[in-house]
Amino acid sequence: MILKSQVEWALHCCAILAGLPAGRYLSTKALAEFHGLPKEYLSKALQSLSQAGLVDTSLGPSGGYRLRVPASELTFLDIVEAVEGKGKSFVCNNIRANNPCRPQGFCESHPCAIARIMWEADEAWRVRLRAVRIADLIAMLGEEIPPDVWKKTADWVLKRAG
Amino acid sequence: MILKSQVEWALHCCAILAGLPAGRYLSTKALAEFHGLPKEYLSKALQSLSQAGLVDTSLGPSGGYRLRVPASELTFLDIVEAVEGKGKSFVCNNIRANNPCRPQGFCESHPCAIARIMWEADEAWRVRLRAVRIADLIAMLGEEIPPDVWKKTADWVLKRAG
DNA sequence: GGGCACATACTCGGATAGTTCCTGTCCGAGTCTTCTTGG
DNA sequence: CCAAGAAGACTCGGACAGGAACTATCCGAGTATGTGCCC
Repeated sequence: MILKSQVEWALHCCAILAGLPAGRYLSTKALAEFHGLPKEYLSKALQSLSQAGLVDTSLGPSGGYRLRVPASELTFLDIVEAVEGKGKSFVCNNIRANNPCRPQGFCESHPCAIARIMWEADEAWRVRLRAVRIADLIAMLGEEIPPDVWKKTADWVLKRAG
Repeated sequence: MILKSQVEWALHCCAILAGLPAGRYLSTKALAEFHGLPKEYLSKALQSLSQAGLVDTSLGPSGGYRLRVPASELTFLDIVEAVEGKGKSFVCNNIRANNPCRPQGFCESHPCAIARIMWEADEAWRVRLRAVRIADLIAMLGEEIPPDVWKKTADWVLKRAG
């Protein structure tokens, strides 16, 4: 069980997009260069965000992506689910139904006890990710990153933003 | 991000093994027949449990597997990690280091903020799985399963146990 | 000088190969059981 | 009747193919920009 690298890329890209002035867009090319990633493949992650309705897109020169959901409302879970899907990490195939001792059609009403436990853990994971918003991440980064580096980065992005 | 079906199989098998009298073994063949699973592939999951030190093995006729760790101490996390590995679900490739505005060798001391958040959610998932023991599962099943079915199942297992 | 039409270049989006990991299968080394044989 | 020995059958463990999913790449449809021309 391992999350695909697209999740990491999507989170970093959203952090960058959050620092964009209102109404401006940033292209896949700029985001790829900034993070040192393959442009063509990174676009897949951004497409996932677009299909999930988390970002807006614009075509043509000076086009690209921008956040559609405000950073103060956009949660980590939104981004993770946009890339990984909303499915649970544990799928129950109900193999208990093969128990040769069970009467036919038994144990079909409520789910398997093992699945319930696994799903509770899965939900705990989601609750934790739902509690963190991109705005919180920006605040954390603001405390960690020296002001000059922060400023230079903002300028770099602004120069590339259309 | 989806757990492999081996996790489900391993959990169900441990539940069955927990009902085994002390000193008795249950073979892969019996476990596979009980759950309606391919014997050869199920053995891989049991091998993982064996390599993790969770079960004991015995060869020859009337051989098989039995729990090595008491059901009251064996947690869901032990079993999940035995099959899936102990690695975190989120791997950080530190792509922030490619930021063209950062000075060389910067941000190498403590991990990326995004990774820290993802790892906290991962830890919440593990905490939840660590809190549930196989003995708890047996107690839950005891409340759900009718006594006659429970008895028949126990007899079936006992008849197959070596 | 201002407005309009056009060519241009850049964007996203989906369709297309390559590689890794999970799934499924097979066979061999080792051991416990059981049967046979001898005392 | 009991004990010892050997044959047999069953077990786990690791080595070997097949398929799905992730990774990586390419090209086309569409649009905003910038330029040149006309008024």
